[in-house]
Amino acid sequence: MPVNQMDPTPLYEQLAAILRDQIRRGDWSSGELLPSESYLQQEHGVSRSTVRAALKLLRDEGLVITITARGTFVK
Amino acid sequence: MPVNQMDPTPLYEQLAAILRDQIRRGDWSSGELLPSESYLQQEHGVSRSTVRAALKLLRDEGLVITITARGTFVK
DNA sequence: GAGAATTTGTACGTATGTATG
DNA sequence: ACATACATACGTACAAATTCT
Repeated sequence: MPVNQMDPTPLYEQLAAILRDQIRRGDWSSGELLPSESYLQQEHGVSRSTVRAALKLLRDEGLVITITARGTFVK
Repeated sequence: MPVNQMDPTPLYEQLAAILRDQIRRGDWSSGELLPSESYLQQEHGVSRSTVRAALKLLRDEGLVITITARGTFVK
């Protein structure tokens, strides 16, 4: 389910929901590295700012952790 | 022909008519970016709300499309 | 170790979207 | 219709840290 520009829900929230589902579904297991911001940006057709806002939500939920210049890992 | 406060026609309709003519006249070609709402606002001496209302009319006519954070483009 | 490439961090500037008075 | 404020989103540029060659 891609992000939907027509949906009034903010894009970063939509993207966070998508990634959250993929994580819970097990697309990436614990300790595994998520795709880079650059990749997610192209994959979902949004700006990097939006990707980062989405990842921040997941971080705040404690679902992932981000390490500078390394990437974002599943908790 | 600038918008006329004395004219009982709503300002946003007057502005829409002006922009419509400019588009049909070829001031901006297909795919081109229209001036920003901020620019149009100052250019025509109206509020941003009025500019947005005018652009909405043109969108509903299928004459232009607006992309968030990018601008309004001629169809 | 050196240098290039990759990835996240930060900072702007600009534009549209929404809400309020 | 207007003015204001803030949220959301895009794009760019550069810095900092890490990884790859």
